[in-house]
Amino acid sequence: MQCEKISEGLKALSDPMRRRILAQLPDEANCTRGNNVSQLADTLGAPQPSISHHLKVLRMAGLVDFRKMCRDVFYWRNPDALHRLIDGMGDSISFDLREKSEPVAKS
Amino acid sequence: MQCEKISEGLKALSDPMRRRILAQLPDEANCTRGNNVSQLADTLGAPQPSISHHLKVLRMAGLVDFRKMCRDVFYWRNPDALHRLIDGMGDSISFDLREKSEPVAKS
DNA sequence: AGCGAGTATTGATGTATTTACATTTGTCAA
DNA sequence: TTGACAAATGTAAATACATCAATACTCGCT
Repeated sequence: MQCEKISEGLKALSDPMRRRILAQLPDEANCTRGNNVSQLADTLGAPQPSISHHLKVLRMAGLVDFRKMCRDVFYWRNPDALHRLIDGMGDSISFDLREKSEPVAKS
Repeated sequence: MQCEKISEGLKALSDPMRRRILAQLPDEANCTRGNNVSQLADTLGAPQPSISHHLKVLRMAGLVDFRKMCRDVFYWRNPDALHRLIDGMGDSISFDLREKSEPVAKS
């Protein structure tokens, strides 16, 4: 994974509102009523253009996918992209971020 | 882990130069000649004040530790903090970032 | 065509961040 | 004490970002 894409992804994730958005999104397409952008804005208590903007950032970073249905647009997370981002970041700093940290063993 | 600390850590990691710095640092204190800040700046081809600044950002984010010895200052990574950051981020978006993504199974 | 709901984009504003350079502080050696 | 080295800090210019308000776009309906 190229350096610039990693930076883009991490920067996208560094914003609290964008993480709140991701927390609300499903891991797969779920184009049911109440999952569209306006509902998301309402749930998060933020203006719709703001949410739309953040979604664009997440989209450009490849962390979410979306589908337009009739008038609504539905977003969901891209789990593979999230995993690849973590792997790419680990690689870029030569560090295994997936490795579970052992609780300190008292000998 | 609190939201703000996660944002700070991710923002710190989102800079390519800071990741290059982290890639050069050991996981434990290694206060031997050639590991000080000036050497780091030389290795990375960047001015010393710039590296010093980036180290400060990493330090404030808790991602590196350091020790001053004589004239030199030696830095190393904080593996626990890196792991906690990933866990905290996963929690904040309700997603298990540690889970290995399965290769697509052809049935 | 005209309207309204749902999204996206634009422009303006204020705030952060990056980078480079100059300066300062602290430490050692002669 | 003087000089040289190591690191951090301060500053200024350029760039990037979040936020908000207003506007434009798209689609389905009548």
